[in-house]
Amino acid sequence: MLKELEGLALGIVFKSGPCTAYTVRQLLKNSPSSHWRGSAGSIYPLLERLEALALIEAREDPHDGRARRLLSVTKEGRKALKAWVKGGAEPDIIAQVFDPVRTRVFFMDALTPKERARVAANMLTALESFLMLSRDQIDGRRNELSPLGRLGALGAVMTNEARVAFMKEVVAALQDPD
Amino acid sequence: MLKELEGLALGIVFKSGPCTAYTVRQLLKNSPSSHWRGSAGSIYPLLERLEALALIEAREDPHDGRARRLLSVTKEGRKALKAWVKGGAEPDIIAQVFDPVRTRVFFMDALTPKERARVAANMLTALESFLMLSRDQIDGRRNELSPLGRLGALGAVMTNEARVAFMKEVVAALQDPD
DNA sequence: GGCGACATGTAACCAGTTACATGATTGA
DNA sequence: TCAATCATGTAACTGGTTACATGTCGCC
Repeated sequence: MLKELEGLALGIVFKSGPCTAYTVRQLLKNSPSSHWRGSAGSIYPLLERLEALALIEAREDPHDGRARRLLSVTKEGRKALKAWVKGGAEPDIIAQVFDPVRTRVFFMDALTPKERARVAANMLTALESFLMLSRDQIDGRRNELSPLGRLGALGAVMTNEARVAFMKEVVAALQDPD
Repeated sequence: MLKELEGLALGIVFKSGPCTAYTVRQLLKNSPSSHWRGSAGSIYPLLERLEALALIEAREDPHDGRARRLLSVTKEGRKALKAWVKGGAEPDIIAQVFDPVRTRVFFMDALTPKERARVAANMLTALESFLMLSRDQIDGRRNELSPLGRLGALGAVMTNEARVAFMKEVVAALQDPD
């Protein structure tokens, strides 16, 4: 079974392909989630691996004399991508949501009440502007997103709304401690 | 600045301390998020590192003749933990939520409409039972959780509610495609 | 003429996992 | 007595990042 970044990269080539490895990197870099850096050191060997497995294939394409390799997903690759997507209901995929902000709330006991209130307020502000950013992502690119792309972006918005709501609870709980 | 797992481990020692490295591992292993495995190979060297930095200190304690090292957070460690918690409003911490389920929704185009509906339904079921699990976490341990611990667990529940709501949207959108 | 984007790659490093090794204690 | 839990550790591996190297093209 493909690992996370492999499935993601394969999916990107599928949706944006034929495209270059460089494109895959840019999409990963500019994605609102900062989880993957899309570093050259991971992407190029990874795509070589997928090519060796015949999940993607490359076509040499000297665009403006500048050599580049246009990648696209093979029939085998499509099958692998399908299997990877279907694996999304597995327990370890379902359980894998971790939020460093929430983690820090757990350990706010280490702070003084005053510090707690201050940090929580800062987090709330930051989460709110991040939420707006994820909303703009949909509005701004409404037309260039596929229906499922829009749906995925909506998922990000909903998650961020939940994070904001959570942090509001935290702020409230810290204001009048029971 | 402490990295994620370091801050987390330090926080665990702070909240559960004095405790053994073994305890830290168990808490990480049994946490509902499967993000950290709490492998011996990471935890022991990590805690040695924190001890070398004088953020935690160990007291030898031959409990039942069984040798064990009880760890607790030093004054310096408390300061480091505070700084780490306060760093939770930084952009890269705020942005670091990634959900492999949502990622897979992005690439459902690769499936046939029938497969799409089926996978989405599976994901919804899995997410719903995971939500119930996170709810039980609060109910079951209501008394043994600190106020902020309860709040953190609430955050997990809220996130999981958002994931379920999102997946319901996906299922609905796949039923009658616009 | 130089800067930024396009494009591809590699080597050194880092952090976490797997799998193993060891040994004491507790309870069925 | 035998398995499970408590307890500590190490070596090999893996998968990603950082930082570097190289070269073209388009634009100011």
